[in-house]
Amino acid sequence: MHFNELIKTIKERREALQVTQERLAELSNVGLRTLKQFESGKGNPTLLTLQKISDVLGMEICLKIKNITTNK
Amino acid sequence: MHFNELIKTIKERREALQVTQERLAELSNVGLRTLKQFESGKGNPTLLTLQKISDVLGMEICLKIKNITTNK
DNA sequence: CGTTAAAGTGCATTATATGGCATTATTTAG
DNA sequence: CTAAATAATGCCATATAATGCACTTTAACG
Repeated sequence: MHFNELIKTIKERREALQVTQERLAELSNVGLRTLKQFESGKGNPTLLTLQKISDVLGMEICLKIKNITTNK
Repeated sequence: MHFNELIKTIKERREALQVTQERLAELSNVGLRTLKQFESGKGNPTLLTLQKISDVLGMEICLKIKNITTNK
């Protein structure tokens, strides 16, 4: 997943759960400013920050082998 | 995946590919010091840094829904 | 043992993420 | 359109990630 996809995933998930940025910031203990920056694609969050956010949204970060034989 | 698992995954992958930290640092354009710090569990890398490293190792970062019904 | 390669660490500097606050823009209701 | 809620931004101080360099540690090998 590229940067933008990650952002999109987080944002969509947040909206699906009907949580505002403000609320998510509180729940995850991430500054509102930081969260906003991230969601608007202007940040380069720390792994810890991303994890805190993902966590609250019921998601987790993982690493997977890229599919080399990218058939399209 | 927790922090330590991520680190472990990266490290194992690197070793499986028989690449030294030094070489990986060059290939990924991440400072050697940064890579070392990360692998020895002392850092809190930036998403970009993690991505650069993962990329060279043929891996990608992804977000997935946590399994709530964690049957054990 | 000494040698060598790879990994880990201390220190200092620079770049940048974090986060608060105020302000502006955008979206959503009424 | 107006008002209220939510999101985006600029400014700015502080914390810390990124990085280089030198040095130490560890592991493998003769």
